[in-house]
Amino acid sequence: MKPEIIPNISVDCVIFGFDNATKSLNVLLIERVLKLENTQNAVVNDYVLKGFHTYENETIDETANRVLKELTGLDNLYKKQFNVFGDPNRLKNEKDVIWAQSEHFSDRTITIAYYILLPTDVVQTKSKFNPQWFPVNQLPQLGFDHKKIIAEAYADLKEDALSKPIVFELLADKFTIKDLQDAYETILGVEIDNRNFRRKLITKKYIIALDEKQVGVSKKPSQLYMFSKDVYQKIYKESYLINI
Amino acid sequence: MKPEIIPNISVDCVIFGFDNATKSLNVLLIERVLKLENTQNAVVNDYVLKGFHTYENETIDETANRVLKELTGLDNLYKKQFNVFGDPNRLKNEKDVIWAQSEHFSDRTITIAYYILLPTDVVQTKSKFNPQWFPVNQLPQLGFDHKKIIAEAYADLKEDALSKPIVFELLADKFTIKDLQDAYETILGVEIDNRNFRRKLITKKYIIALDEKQVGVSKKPSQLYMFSKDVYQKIYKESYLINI
DNA sequence: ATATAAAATGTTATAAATACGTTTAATTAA
DNA sequence: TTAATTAAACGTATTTATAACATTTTATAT
Repeated sequence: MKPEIIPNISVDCVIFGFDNATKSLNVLLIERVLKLENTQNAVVNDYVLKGFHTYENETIDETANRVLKELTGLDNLYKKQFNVFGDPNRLKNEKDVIWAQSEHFSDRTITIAYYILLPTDVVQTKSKFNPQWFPVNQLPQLGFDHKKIIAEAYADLKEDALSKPIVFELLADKFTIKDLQDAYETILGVEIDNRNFRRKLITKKYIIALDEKQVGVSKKPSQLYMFSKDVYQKIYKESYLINI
Repeated sequence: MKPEIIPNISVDCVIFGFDNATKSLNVLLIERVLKLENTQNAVVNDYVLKGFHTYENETIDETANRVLKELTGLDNLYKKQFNVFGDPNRLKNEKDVIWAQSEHFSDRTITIAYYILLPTDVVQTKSKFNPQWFPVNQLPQLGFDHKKIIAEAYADLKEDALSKPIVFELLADKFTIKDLQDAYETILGVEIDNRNFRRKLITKKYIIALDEKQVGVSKKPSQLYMFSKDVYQKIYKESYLINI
């Protein structure tokens, strides 16, 4: 017996992917298209975040995991529940009402929003949902209040990136210091001195040099590193350094 | 016409109050008592956070503001929405089910949890809800999953206190540097060198010395300061200092 | 006038951040 | 084989911040 959905509670996932080749921070969106029965004209045709309503027997985190698995095939992704969107009018514009009716959920749905971090190339974009990557600064027309949700997710990501080791989640397991710096520069929108950045990062005990270098590059290949979450958690002393 | 409540969505408020006289970080709780009709024996008798279900026409923030106004008579309190509690079994123990039935809400309610910061003495504890302060480390028997909610709120407060100017919310408008240090020490559970703390804080431009000293003390009265949110926001340059 | 007690201040050593140019090493072209 | 190319990798001096520690100041009470 299939579990029932809770018609007024959903989860939406802002999936951030970092494309290391183009140095672009992207968001994964799916198309929302609704055509009338007798015509080919789409009454709704835009993009939205992947989301779904919570089932009666699920926690909110489980809903998020289910949605992510469905879209990407992946488990154990880094995710953060960063805000709740519960404005009574958030789904009250015409297209959203039509959509809610066609999908049988309440247009007084509150959504619990997560953001997810991964490297773009781990996602199979040939899934049945036909997801597409868009640079976070060049988004298409978005349905519901998803423009706002993405903006808030990005603001939260910028803030967290400064104090938590989450940028590693956007890179492959093996990365160069340059890759890491590029990721920071793209996310924060700033330039960083490469000498100071390098010195600072390679002295961290949880950033570990591998016995391996880049292959297939036409110039001096660079050293590969990995991030050790274990080491990080061990040496993470709560420093109690007040920094206001 | 009274607005309808949404029976499965609520807000709970962890109200933190700092008692400057006893140097104690407290949580404001209300009693939850349910007596059977024919007897004086209470079937439910414990403490809970103040909360309430969301109305159809409210945002989540408005629900929180309404709940806070109702309990404390106050507006414009510092509040942060820090997590959502949506485990399907979170209200499924016997007492909670009885309570949910008596109050006509769903025992599959998800709650959006906020914490609030204020000095204890701004709250009139003689309100009809008879709220009581308990030290955060000596809480009474708690209903629902409120023990867990408070623990997570406190963890989040500790973290935010290190990087955001929120400790001021726990003090009166005029405070001494000693008051500020005491608040930090209590919240973080650490001792801080007063010479270094004082130097660091009084050099901040948003901590402003007033033309005023403590009165009614039997020893050298100390200088009073205020926190200027305006100045803070003006000089708050996003420093982009990576600190992982 | 003196005692009291908390408020307020100072110095030195170490560590971290910033601002800069130069050297190194692997690949590719001559 | 040698030289040119180009990104990777490294160094130093200056400034700023933190950490560790003891003494002086000042309003009130005696």
